Amino acid sequence: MAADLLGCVLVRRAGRTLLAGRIVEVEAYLGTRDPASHAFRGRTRRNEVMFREGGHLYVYFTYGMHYCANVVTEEEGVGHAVLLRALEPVQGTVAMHRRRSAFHPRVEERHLTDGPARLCQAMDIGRAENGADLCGTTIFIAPRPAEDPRPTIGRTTRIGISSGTAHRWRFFIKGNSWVSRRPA
DNA sequence: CGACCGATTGACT
DNA sequence: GTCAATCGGTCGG
Repeated sequence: MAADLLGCVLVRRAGRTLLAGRIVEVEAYLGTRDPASHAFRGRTRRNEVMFREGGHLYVYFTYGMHYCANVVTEEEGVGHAVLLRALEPVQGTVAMHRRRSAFHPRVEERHLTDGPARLCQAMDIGRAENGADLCGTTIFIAPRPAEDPRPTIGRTTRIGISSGTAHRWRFFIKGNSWVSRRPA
């Protein structure tokens, strides 16, 4: 399930720099039975990756300027994915800050990776990463480090959607300061 | 083809 | 708290 990703570490190899962040906030989007999901109306060119076998990265472009990244989770043809909403920087924070600064002046440290589009900027995830194989070596997800405590998980409705608002499919690590914000 | 709008963000009152 | 930015996807005519 989506909450199982909490505490895992997203690793990104960009050239010589290694970027990594602990996943602290996610949302589940459940395909054709979820009106908030891009997959609700079936498979199209845009959402095609969502319907692939689990283990692929679905990256979409929105609001004319932002990218957001999802982990595809089910078997071929299903269309479920988990949106990565916030990371806690673990490795490569200087490079993350540099990438964020290239887009906006005066990036505060606390806003490095605390949002779905912000983390894509920081982790250098864009159109080229749509469909990436997470079993590869350039972007992948490592299990929760053994020395990390099992996270205490909070749960709310999802953020920024106008349908499917009743479902509490947003999950986050309670007390973690990198969680993006509270739902409306 | 035109209109509408979005799984967001940063700037500003 | 409010609001504009900015453009591809989707849908109606």
